[in-house]
Amino acid sequence: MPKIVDHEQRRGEIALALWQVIHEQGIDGVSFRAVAEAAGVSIGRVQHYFTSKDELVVFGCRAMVSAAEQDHGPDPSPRGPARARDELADFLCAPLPLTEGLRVGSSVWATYLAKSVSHPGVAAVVAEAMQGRVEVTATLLAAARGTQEVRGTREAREARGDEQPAPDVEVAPETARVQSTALALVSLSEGLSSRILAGALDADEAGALIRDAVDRAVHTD
Amino acid sequence: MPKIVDHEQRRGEIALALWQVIHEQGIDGVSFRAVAEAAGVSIGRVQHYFTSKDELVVFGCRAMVSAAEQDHGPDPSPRGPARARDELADFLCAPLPLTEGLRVGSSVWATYLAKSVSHPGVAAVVAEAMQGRVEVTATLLAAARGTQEVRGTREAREARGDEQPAPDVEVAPETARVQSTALALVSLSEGLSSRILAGALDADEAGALIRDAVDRAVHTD
DNA sequence: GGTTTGACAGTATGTCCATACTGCAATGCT
DNA sequence: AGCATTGCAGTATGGACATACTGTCAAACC
Repeated sequence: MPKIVDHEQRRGEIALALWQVIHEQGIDGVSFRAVAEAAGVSIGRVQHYFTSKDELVVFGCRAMVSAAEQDHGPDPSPRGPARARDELADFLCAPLPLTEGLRVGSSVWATYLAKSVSHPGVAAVVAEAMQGRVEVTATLLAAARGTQEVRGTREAREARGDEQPAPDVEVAPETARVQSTALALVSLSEGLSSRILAGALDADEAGALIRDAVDRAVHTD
Repeated sequence: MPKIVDHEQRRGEIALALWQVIHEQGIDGVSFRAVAEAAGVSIGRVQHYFTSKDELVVFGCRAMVSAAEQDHGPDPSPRGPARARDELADFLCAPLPLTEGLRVGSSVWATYLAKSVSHPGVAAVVAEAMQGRVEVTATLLAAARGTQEVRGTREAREARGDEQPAPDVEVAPETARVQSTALALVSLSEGLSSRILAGALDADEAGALIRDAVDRAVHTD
């Protein structure tokens, strides 16, 4: 048997270089050559782990979602409403390009978002990640309001094998409102992100706005 | 003298084709060949009007901002607060990818936003357009609240040659709040846009959310 | 009506790229 | 020890691309 290397680790290293290239040169600057150079490895190695450019790009997208979930994923431990409110604010502020590292992540994410329009594979990953973000936000928001845990979406229930409500039965109005408010909060956070990215907004100001919106969302019934 | 053609019109036609290509194939699918094909003209013609690919892309960005301002620019006619509120809602809903045409615009804009990270020229155009959007929103919001017209940002005052307030003197708290609220509204609108684009949100739902947020923003003092 | 001049089309060229393929070294199993 | 297998560097190839350049035509002005 040959040399044993951690396949996933290698792929992860290359993905890191891919993000660097996307950040610095845009998606149209991505090539095996550029990625290999950024990673400090040979083109052959990149090729060894990704048989095509497309595979590399899609892997990078998935890896980005995983990394984000790892960094600030849903915290399952139930805590008091005040604590939940802080967590909610942190969760919404997390993707803001505050530091240079987060700026890279944010810009790469923006690139994937744009790419998703013309690339169904990327679109699927992006859409799922977005829906996940709303759900986490809704859960945190419900906790911050001190109400019962909000019911998940149909997909989440399916994943848990729960039984489905009849198609015509709407979710409770309160649950629907929590979902809407959560959606508005994440959208606000993402909209602010892009403004910071473009240099049209200061990061601190965005943080203040988010905390403001969170407070209002928690206290509005 | 030779055949006289409307230079700007030709460039506009080519920009239209550029947007189509960006929408369908992404920024990395843009080439003289692809754009010429989409426009139904020869490569030579595209080349005649744009000496480099970069020039074409930047022109396309500027043209997109102009087109958007043309379509739903600031309406200078002062009207009643109720009317202003409707206009505000319309203005914020305008960039949502509701129809296929708007979807193209929205996806191209997302592409330019991503590109702006690695392309200073594009970044300048994008940032300016974003600030303009906040100002229009703030003006409409102030009108909807029935208060006096809000003061513009420093940049706008500079452009008009107004004198600057001393650096330490803050703008009136009320004005600052209007600006903040306006910023939150446009950010929400843009965040929702990207969600629709990624297929993670229904367009109607976004519209309802925006109108909701506008109502709350107008009635909150 | 001739000549100038701009609007193109078409072609040439050098670069870059994705992908395929070759070769070799390291490694663990037997 | 030897062999099979994998990791990976390097090279070859064929195509696409940006850009430069040349040629052609038609219009406008004198």
